[in-house]
Amino acid sequence: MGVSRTEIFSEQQNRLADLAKAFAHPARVAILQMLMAKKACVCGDLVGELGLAQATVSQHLKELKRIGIIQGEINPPRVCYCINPPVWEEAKQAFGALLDTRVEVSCC
Amino acid sequence: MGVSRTEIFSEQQNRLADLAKAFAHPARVAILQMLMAKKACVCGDLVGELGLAQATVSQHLKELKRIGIIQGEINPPRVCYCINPPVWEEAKQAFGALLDTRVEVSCC
DNA sequence: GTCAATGATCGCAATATTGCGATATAAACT
DNA sequence: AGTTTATATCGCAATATTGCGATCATTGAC
Repeated sequence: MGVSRTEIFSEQQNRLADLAKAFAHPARVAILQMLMAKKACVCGDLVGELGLAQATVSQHLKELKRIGIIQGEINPPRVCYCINPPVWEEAKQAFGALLDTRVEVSCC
Repeated sequence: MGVSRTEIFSEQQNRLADLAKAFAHPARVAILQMLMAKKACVCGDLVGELGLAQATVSQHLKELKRIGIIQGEINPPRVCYCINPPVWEEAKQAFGALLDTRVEVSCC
């Protein structure tokens, strides 16, 4: 009945799916790209760059924090967000392991 | 009001988000892993391996086909699904380009 | 033609996501 | 204490996703 059946999948599969969610919305891709490029790291600046309301950006940041791929450093009255290197590395490994597998042409 | 604002993001960002959606559900991760491992490629076999109903699996396959990362070859009365190498490569490039960017430790 | 097998699609219910205005919170400053 | 600034959270509405039973469509076998 519409409930996500996470229990029937492996920890690894669920984690990879969660990491993928960090990239599965263009706003979050844009946020991560900005953080990587150090174009902006303060919430307010991100709001300015993206065309979205502050509440919306804050929610995307919250989701990225939940996944663990970014961390927020409180620097009153601002919060400076940045990539969390260990989780970024985890994502690189996880996607790399799957994507670098050789794809064979023939099927069946 | 809840509509995804794809128009304010770049083509590239929207495409990467779409590619990420292929991996953003554990069932789709499992399907892609099975296709890669050639453990199963026929819809019915996938249904057997996953613990999900046939209709549900068919829908995930449809979504993966929409993204383009898999293709279905009709082999009556079965359909054999397999990875679509060009799009797989596209995903590898897209994720690689973003994830391989050097993460600097300091922030602000 | 009918039948069985396989997969796609429909229709529905439950839940999740996206977005935003309004409000709450927290800290620095007066 | 009151004000300002920056961010988080609440509450709501709209839409998307997930899941499944039932049904439809296609093909091969009879």
